[in-house]
Amino acid sequence: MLMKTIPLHLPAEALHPQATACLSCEVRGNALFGVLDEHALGRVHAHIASQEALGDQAIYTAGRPGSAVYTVRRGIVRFERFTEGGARRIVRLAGPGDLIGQEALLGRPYAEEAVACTTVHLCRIPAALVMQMSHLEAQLYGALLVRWQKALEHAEDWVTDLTTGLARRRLLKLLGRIAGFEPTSDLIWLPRREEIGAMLDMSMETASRLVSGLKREGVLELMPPSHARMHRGRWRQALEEMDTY
Amino acid sequence: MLMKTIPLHLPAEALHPQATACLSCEVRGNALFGVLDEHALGRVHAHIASQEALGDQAIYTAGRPGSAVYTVRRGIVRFERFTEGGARRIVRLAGPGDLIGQEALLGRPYAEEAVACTTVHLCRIPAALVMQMSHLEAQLYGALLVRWQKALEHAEDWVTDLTTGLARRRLLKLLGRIAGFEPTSDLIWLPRREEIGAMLDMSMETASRLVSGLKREGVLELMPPSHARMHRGRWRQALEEMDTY
DNA sequence: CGAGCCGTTGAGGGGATTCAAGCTCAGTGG
DNA sequence: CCACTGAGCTTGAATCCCCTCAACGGCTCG
Repeated sequence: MLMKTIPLHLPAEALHPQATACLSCEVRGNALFGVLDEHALGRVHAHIASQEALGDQAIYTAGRPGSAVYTVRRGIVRFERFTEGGARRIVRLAGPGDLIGQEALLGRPYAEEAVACTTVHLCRIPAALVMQMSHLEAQLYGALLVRWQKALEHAEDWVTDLTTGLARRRLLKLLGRIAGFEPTSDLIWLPRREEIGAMLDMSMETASRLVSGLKREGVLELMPPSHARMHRGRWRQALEEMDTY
Repeated sequence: MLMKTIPLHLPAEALHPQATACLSCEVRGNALFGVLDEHALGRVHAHIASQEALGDQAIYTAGRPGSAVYTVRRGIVRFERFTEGGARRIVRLAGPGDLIGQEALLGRPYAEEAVACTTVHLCRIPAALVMQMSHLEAQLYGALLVRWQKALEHAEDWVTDLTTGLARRRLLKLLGRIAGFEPTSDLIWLPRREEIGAMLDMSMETASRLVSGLKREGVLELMPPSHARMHRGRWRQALEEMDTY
């Protein structure tokens, strides 16, 4: 494969369009290719496509042979699976800086469906590119392992936090997790009631009742569609009250 | 580091003690070092310690800086976490062929506590050994990635199967999973009721009622302590009855 | 304006929890 | 030998959390 190396100190106008995007990336520090130096980065950005997905749009679907991994730059992505009874279950969320679809690097089909929750900005990275880089850059392999372990710990955190105890506690935990994706603002993405149900294994009516309750208590201020303002102080207090019992 | 290379075609008596163990390993085909050829294997086995853990004995504890990963050769291992309320939650099981404690390869402390459920046979593999081998054997890196992805999928399967729906369905799913560790026999490990509770987020009384129910229906025949004979046909039938509703 | 989706709220029922008592069984010591 | 003990398990009764079924309101869109 032949590609032109572009010195990164040239003025922005002279850069490959994607190079500009990579340099100003919101998550460059903790993205997969963040471990690469500028020289190495110069060789890859032409192959990385910036792409966008609107809410409820699938990024990839379960079972499809994967040819790329994605870095989430902005927004929230959910992973969906189905029980044998046909019930939808959301098993994990991913946010800015997370790497999704790693199965593709092993030549495996995607294990679940990845769907955008909010508008999502992604970098599509061809699996072949990563695998060929890996032979050259030992650091990249290390970064991959770190990301895989992070995904694993997220999955286990999900079990401890979001499937344990009373419905109200699980909802509060979920809100904390979503708010963590938006640390600077208190305007958060609020899933549809049916989605909350799929994440926390409760009916959408229960989700609705609990959300309404939090609204009455001043923890949430609903801002339809799919958004809310969260009072972090009251949120923390509500959670502590649950955990003491 | 200096070590003697031992030709693997020598009679067993002349081999390094651990070499004999490695060659006759029950899970060599799908263990981490299974990707290595005999020559490479000859260089490592002296550093791998075979070890054994009895039921309820910790293999490693959460937060401890990890210096080794382990391959499970025999038995079942559980991973334990605690919710902020202090409730114990078992978040995953590992069985023969599984690699546990991968965090150690990243220089991270263990993320949770690993405890033997049954008597467990392990290979303790120093993290430093894997990391130094990795530079030499590209295949080993690939095998590592596969294992990490497998652990991730296990964790997500756990959410879809074991935290969804009625308590009876979750218990049946758990039994299927445990029976999967012992494909050739119908004598399975049956956790204590309190442990079942920690895996499926139910009280130990509920677990007891359900187990008793399955006993009455002839799905299980209890063989204390901590064992049972499972009638796989009736198990499958019971599960299908749940999933149709 | 009617259709359809999402969300809310109520009523009734059922599954799971909690509290509690009694059981089995291995181990201990009189 | 047998009472005593304690851990694990079982079972019952009352309570409660959550589900299901249902009706209704707000909103967008054809």
